Amino acid sequence: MTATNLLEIKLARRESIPNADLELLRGLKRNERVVDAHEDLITEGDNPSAVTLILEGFACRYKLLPDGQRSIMAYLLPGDICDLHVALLGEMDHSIATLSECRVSRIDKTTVSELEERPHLRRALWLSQLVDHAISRQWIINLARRRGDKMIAHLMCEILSRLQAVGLAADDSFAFPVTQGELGDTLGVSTVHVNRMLAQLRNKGLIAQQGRNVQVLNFQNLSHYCDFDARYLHLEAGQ
Amino acid sequence: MTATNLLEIKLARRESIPNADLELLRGLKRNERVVDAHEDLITEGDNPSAVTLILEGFACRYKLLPDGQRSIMAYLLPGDICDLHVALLGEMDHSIATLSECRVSRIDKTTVSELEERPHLRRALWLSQLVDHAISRQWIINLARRRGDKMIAHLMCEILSRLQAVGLAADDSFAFPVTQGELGDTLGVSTVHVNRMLAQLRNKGLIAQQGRNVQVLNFQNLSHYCDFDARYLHLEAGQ
DNA sequence: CGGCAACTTGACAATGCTCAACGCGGGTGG
DNA sequence: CCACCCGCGTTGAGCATTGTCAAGTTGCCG
Repeated sequence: MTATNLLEIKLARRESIPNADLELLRGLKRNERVVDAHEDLITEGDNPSAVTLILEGFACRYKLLPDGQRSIMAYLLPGDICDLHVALLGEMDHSIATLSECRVSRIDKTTVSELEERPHLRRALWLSQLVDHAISRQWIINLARRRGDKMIAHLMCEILSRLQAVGLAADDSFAFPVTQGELGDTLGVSTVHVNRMLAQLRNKGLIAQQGRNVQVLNFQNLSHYCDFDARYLHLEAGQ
Repeated sequence: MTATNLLEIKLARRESIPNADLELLRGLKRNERVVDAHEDLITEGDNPSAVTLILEGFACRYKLLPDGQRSIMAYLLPGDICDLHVALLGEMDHSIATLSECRVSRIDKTTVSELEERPHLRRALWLSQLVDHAISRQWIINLARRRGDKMIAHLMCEILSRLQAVGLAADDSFAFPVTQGELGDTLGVSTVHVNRMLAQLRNKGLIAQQGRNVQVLNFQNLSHYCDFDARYLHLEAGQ
């Protein structure tokens, strides 16, 4: 699977996009680079002049609090775009960093503008922004209303579904390069507690882990366990 | 202050909008109505054909979980627009309900399209969507990383700031028609705990309450107490 | 082989939940 | 006009979940 195909898959999932537009996507003059794990792609306060597309690896939006805590507010997976329209807002109110080594592509503003002149692409890009917001809302629910291993189970279901949508988790198992500490910063719990929650999910036979690989043993069971309902990801073709 | 002025204030806050566009806003054929407290404006699963503008009162985005819990994911305050582009996503993945009696205005799709043909308005509407997303991210941080009365304090700071931005909280005090139970559904804690957290804030001299009115006694102190930094609301004129 | 980061486990403390009771005030029906 | 009711707010006591601290263990990599 080539790099731009990821974006293609994502954008073309819900409605057909004219071939001419797809050609434009494929022909994106890509400014690819590989970034080490735990490097900032954009730092809070920056006024970014370009958009970053994740091609490989995991990244996250995060913010450091004055007391030294870190809060991770979103995961960026392959095919995801950072801050398509952040230029409208002026400076970044949070940072984006890699969690694993990542291959990313820089798309400058003028290219973005070209993409947005195409009505279908504009709709598709909008849509992916709306889905990102829907994901944030689900994280709010997850943090507010699920506890213990159900919270972590829901996150796993989401990541699996999102990776499957770009063809990166064919058999319900996937590379998950996130440490327990980082999971704690995501779910607002301590590393120790993440460790115990994961152990519970393993003991219940819902997931298995081999190194940095997660396998969902029975997606049906896991979804039911944590009330995961993939509709918020809007992966199906729309109305 | 007239109704559409609210929207005007919001949209024109960060960049100037041509008079012709403002006229268009003022001339919106408004379909106003008053809705009782605790009524759905849009229900999960609906495929809305119009956009709702809140003119007066508090509303919220919420979702009911299978176990009967309710999770409130966002507050909609006067001047806020519900789901400008939800049509792109097909059916609603959550509901919107009034918290208090509300005056709302229905803007149908064709009118929205007209507004969006104006570049400045389109930018301004986008921007308000981006700010909504920034607010969701802050709620994630609040839920994940702040505990006890700091969590509730941060929410109060946000609401005060947002109300001030539309001229509804001139003296650091504001009508707050949200019950302790609803606050619990927002912050993911029990009613009893909300009660105790509010009592702590009162005892610390940070807020005062008279009936359904909240007064922030010293905004500086309160912000500092809960690490509130209003920049994420992007109320200042941009870059 | 040594070092470091991540993971694991146990014991105890803190935070928040549940259950239960009571106060208060506005609205309604007798 | 009064009595009642019901929703909301308040408070106390005991319990459950999660945090903190501390001590290993594992596994990779130089």
